[in-house]
Amino acid sequence: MSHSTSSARRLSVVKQAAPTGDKRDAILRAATKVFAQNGYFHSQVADVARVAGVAAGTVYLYFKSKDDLLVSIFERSMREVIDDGRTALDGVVDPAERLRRIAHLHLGRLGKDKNLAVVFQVELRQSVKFMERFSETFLQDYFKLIRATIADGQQSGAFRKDLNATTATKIFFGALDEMATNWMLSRRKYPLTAEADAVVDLFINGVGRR
Amino acid sequence: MSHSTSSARRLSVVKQAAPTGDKRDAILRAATKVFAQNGYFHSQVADVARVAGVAAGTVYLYFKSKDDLLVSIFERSMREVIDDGRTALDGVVDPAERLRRIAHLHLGRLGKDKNLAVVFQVELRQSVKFMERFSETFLQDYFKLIRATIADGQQSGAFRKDLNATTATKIFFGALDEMATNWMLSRRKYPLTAEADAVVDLFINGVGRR
DNA sequence: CGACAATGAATGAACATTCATTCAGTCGGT
DNA sequence: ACCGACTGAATGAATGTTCATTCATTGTCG
Repeated sequence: MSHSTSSARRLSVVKQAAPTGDKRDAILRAATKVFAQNGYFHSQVADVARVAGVAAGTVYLYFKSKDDLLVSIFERSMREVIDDGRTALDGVVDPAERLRRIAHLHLGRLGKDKNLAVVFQVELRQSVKFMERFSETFLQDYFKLIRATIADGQQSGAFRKDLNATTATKIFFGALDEMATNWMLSRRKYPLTAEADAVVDLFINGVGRR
Repeated sequence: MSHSTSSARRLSVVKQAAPTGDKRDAILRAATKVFAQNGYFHSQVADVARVAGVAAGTVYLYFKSKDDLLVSIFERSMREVIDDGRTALDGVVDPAERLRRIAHLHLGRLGKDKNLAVVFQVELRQSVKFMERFSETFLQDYFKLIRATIADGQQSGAFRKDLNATTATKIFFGALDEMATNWMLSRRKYPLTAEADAVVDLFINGVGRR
């Protein structure tokens, strides 16, 4: 099988529309899909290349190694999330409303692309080493953001003062994380963001009768 | 190095005290340690064997494959957990107290052995395939247990009726899971069970001021 | 014609698994 | 009490496979 130019020779023009960045993107999208489907370790670079419509060697023109693919998927998404987050939270001061927006952002992003969700909820947690790195960079900041919001709420009197803000942060994050994992593993096709308000409600009000 | 009989010939008697099960156990313990340290995919069967003090081939007398080691670690722990759980919850009817016991069991088990915690929080989540299997067997039952407890609380009037028990279950589990993951990644040496009461308190009462 | 992107066959390292061999212990016969 | 045959647990060197990565070659622009 001579892949790209099977029938019409000149169709190659279409594939070359944008010289770089375009192909890099295609490879990254393909990697997300392949990793999500087979798991990182069971995926072959050749598979990623095939899905992206390029040769195996081409992957190495854009990425240093197979590992670099995983890291790049992560970094690209994070950059986008941080930008979106800045916008969505800008000017919102009420702590409860901030938490609500964070929950919607978190679940909205992952709920938009199941492959991405799989990579984030499963593949990026391959090893303690990777997780530590993952924690130290992004998670650190994310936790700080949530923690500051909670501490704010305690300050303003909206939230109880008799609990540890760090513990509360872990619980809030853990709840969102589990929602995402459960959704990704679920066969049913419900919108992930639909859970966001419930998480915030329960986090603020608890299950106990008022 | 002629291992077993290095200096005194007749000491071999000691090593043979328990003929089987003993060695199987040693291999399983070694596997837990090695997998926790290097990650499943970066671990070699030969490493596991070396740590267990046996030859590489011996591993295959007790386990079908490398995969089987991982599955066996999981199954052995689950069997123990289920037994402990039955005892700890027997006769406890108050829903809040049941949740408290579940939280203590969950965090107690993982907090007792960091290597085991790493395997459970990281290595067992290698691939969606494994996670699905993991979910379908153990997690299913565990979720049911929590869910029934929450539904009970709603029935009895202790808990709010206006929220989805399944969602609440995911949040409760997610919170415990995150506590475990955070502890396992943390450099600091605090006792994991110390967080159990805080999780239950926040789950029941929320962060909002009463 | 360069220059540079892209290719994909070839390379070689890593590692799970196998299996021929070793050897300690057991047992029946003397 | 000794001996030789037998057993099967344990070994670890050898095997075969599976890829990540490289690089000599090809194709395509300006």
